[in-house]
Amino acid sequence: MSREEHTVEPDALFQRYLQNDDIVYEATRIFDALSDYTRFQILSALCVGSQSVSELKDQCHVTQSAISHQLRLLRDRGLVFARREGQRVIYALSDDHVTTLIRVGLEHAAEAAAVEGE
Amino acid sequence: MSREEHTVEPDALFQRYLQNDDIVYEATRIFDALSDYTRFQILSALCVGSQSVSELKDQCHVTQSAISHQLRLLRDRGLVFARREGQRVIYALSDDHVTTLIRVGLEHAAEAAAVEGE
DNA sequence: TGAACATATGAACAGATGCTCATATACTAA
DNA sequence: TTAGTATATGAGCATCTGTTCATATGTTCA
Repeated sequence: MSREEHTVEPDALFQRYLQNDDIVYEATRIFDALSDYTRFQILSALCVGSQSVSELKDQCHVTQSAISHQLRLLRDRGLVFARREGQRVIYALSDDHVTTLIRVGLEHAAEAAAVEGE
Repeated sequence: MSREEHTVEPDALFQRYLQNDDIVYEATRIFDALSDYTRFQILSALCVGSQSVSELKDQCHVTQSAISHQLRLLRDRGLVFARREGQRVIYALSDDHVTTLIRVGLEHAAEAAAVEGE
């Protein structure tokens, strides 16, 4: 058991975040990023590893333009970043909270689906 | 924002969920529920405990009508449920994944805000 | 250079969304 | 019953969003 004296109670931190409008707004932004089917697929694919635009396009079954537009949005929100490799542009996650969120979201969804099917 | 890649070990369950369109769609629905400022505030408030509509209205600083419309949406998606208590209707979370998601979302937002302010 | 490939972007449009306003419903107390 | 309080809901509207289409930019190789 930790004996650190300068840590904050997790719940106290939680409460403090909720009172900060900017933080709450920022939180809604990451959920918004995950709320679209195409973007969710992009981010999920990137959980496994970096991918080029065309690889993402193939996995998400949408046009190259649609993928690029969504990647721009995700880049603007700081959730992914890109590096060029020859003709290709490789995207990667820049925030590992995304992975946790996707995991919890899928667990929720799987349970919801299981209850539905009973 | 960090430029390191955040990848995850291939996880069988995780991968299997991602291949199920219904599960992926359902996951985007819960993120969508959390993507709106008013709904996020409602769900955050309910993390602490059940609340009546008027209590929620006071905390979220929106009209009674707006709260009711959003509660309906959250009810329809199975994220909250209601019980009547006299004149009041008390709402509560029906899924504790929501609490985890809000917590991780806030942590992400707090870090993003911290980096921003550097 | 020029052709081929890969990615980005602006404009425009259809559909979705969240709010307000007015009103309906539900419950309580007199 | 009637008035008062609490909540729900339908319609309408302004705004936002995700896509498509056309085109621009960037890179490689002959």
